[in-house]
Amino acid sequence: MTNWEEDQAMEMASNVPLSQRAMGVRATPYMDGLNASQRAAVEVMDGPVLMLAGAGTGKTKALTTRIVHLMNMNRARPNEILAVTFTNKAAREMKLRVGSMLGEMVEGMPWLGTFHSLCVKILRRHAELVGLKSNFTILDTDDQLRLLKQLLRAENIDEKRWPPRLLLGLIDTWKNRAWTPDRIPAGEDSFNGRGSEFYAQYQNRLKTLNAADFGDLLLHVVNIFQTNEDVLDKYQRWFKYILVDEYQDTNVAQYMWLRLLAAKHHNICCVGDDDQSIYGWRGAEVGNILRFERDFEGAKVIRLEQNYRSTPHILAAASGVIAGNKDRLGKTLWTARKDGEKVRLIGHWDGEEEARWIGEEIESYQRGTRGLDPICLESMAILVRASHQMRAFEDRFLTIGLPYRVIGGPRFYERLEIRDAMAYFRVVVSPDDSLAFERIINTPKRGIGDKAQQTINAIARKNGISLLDGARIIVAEGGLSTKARNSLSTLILGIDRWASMLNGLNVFRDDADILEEFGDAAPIINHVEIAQIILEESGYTDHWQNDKTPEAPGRLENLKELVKALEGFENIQGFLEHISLIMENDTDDATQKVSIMTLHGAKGLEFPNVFLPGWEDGLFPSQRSMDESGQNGLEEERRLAYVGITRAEAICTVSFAANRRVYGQWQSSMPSRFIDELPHENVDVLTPPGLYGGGTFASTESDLPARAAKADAYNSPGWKRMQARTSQRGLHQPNNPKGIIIDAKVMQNYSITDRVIHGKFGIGTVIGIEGDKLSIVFDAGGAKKVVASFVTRADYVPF
DNA sequence: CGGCATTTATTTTTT
DNA sequence: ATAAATGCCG
Repeated sequence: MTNWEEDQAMEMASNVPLSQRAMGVRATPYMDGLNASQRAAVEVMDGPVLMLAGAGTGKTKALTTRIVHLMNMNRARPNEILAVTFTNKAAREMKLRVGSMLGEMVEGMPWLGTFHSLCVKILRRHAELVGLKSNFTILDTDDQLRLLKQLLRAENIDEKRWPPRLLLGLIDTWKNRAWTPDRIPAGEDSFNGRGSEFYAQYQNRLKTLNAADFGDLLLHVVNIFQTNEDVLDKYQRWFKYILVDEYQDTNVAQYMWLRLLAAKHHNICCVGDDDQSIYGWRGAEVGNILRFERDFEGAKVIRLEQNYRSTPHILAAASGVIAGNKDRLGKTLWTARKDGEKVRLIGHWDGEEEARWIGEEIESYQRGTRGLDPICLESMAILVRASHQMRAFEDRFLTIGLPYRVIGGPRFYERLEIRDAMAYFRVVVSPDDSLAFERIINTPKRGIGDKAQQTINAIARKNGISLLDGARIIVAEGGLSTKARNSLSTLILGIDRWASMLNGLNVFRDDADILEEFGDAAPIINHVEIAQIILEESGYTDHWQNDKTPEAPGRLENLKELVKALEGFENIQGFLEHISLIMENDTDDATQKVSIMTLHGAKGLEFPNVFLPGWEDGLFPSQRSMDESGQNGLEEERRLAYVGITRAEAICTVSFAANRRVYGQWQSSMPSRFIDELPHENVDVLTPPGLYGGGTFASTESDLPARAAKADAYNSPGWKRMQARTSQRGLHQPNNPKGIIIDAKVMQNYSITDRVIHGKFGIGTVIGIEGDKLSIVFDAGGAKKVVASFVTRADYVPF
């Protein structure tokens, strides 16, 4: 036992009853609520452990209990445990849960955080080893892109043919794989074969700017560990136990980081679920979790398979879908729950009807019809594949006045006005931050256009100084037009003034009344007030006040919030430091709302009642995913389906639409192949609205002719083809398949009353045929004669 | 330089 | 459809 261990043991001992101390037993009340596997995952403390935790099996509980157990058994002090998550939210949650389990005994764990925040912490201490100063700036995507644009422009690259975005994506991918510019494998270089060359240039620029991007945070630390044995050794010794959440989402760089740190003690516990790996497109390697047993010798694999979240039907449906994937570690989720509703499946004519129907369903669940207890809006969620699908729901919910909340979307700190404001703060705090200066130099417009900016840039580059200093020289030498020079001068003076305020140089309120009242004793301004002053004096607040666009008031509101957020920090520097890593946006208000989010955004969440719309081939699984990544892409989409279904606790409704407007064009599609993979014994196929003249259907006049024309669904060609298709392929025959009547194949001939889609006019009904021309009455209004090749058959026949 | 017209792309998202 | 980005003209 080392000294501190003895200390710890003594400390602990005083809190433990004598009888237990005598028996050498420590109280472990926190284990009481755990099942056998969870308990095993907590108790196996030595050596590598892989906790394979299926959806809803209580992995966070096991993980947090493990941390508590390690401390309670004196295996490590709080600051000797390295616990890594992917999101700040997850980190916060874990901190909270560990904290509440321990009571106030132990103060927070300093090494519980995201990969990135932990790396920043380490990197600040050893920055010089990779040529940075410890106060390096962390660049966001916007800065990165601006940097690359500059770089490409200097090389006279045609940005049309070689978009900077593409290069950024490439560099990002390479960093995820821990490839430094000199180690890009031959044949992997792209971007006209010059990608690695620009990558190297980009890294050089970052070094001069004393900046690091997100990928660098990890890569630099890995680099430091690999080349400085003493540093690595120190951390290896320090972190007695390592815990990793969402291990299936780790990329190569993160994997290397973990391996290096765990190499001494091998006490690494990774928690994850290969079936929930949905971030392959941003560098996550499912292989990491699949290889775990080989990577970490003597690893114990513990499966958490009892699901506490969903009903048997939902679980079976999810398992049925995911079974289609190869290369799984394999788990059999089970639940002690009984009964429950089957997964509900329904098809719709188009996306709008789908949104309308879901809106009505939500309202009726909320009222508590169908003999069910009312379900609150907060308990319901709509999970979509791509964010553009959200609009249909927002539109619909807005018109019927159903409160909703969009989760995800542009985050607070990514908004234009926030980034602008932050750029001001950055310039004031670190005048050398040329990227920030570039952002604000003409925001708001102050007459310093492209030409003036180029001049400043040239001067700065020539003298090897920052943009701000370059601007100073220009002003001093009387360059530029009078107008531009004057406003540039004003800006520089402003920046200097704000900086001196921040530095506490005895600057008082710029307010005549207060000066008069207090004289020399006027109070020194705090950083929140300075921030306010910066935004006002720079004209940035006015800029939005004068803006008449509808979003201007919201932006002003956001700026207010930003300033308010500053109150929680000691100074602006500290604020900036946190903000670059933490992108939280918890504007939770008390009103009950339905949640709308992407499937990705829903990972880790659960809802009693879940809607999964848009299950159409091409949308979900996404065509692009399949085109770009083939079978792997499809499997990842399938995992996404699995994640979606397993979010549901009690009710899960899958739906699809036969027709949808995609990029302004009508498109008709087949139901998702994942629908065929749902075990039919766990699925209830619902009757589409209007089939039996259903009363709740809010029809408009323009719908009526179409509905009349489609009264006989059972004899329609679409229905017959559907029958043929499903029985041919021997797939699950829905027990009440009235809703699924779809086929993408275009019939050779049209007949009167056929429903068709025209790219420009939308959906209509054929009322006459003359040679190759069709007379069509369009739902949107108007009758037209069009050549048959310009329309597509709308194969879905709902009525 | 700034405002308006035209062009162009358009998954998923954290840090 | 739509937003963002570029291009053109006053």
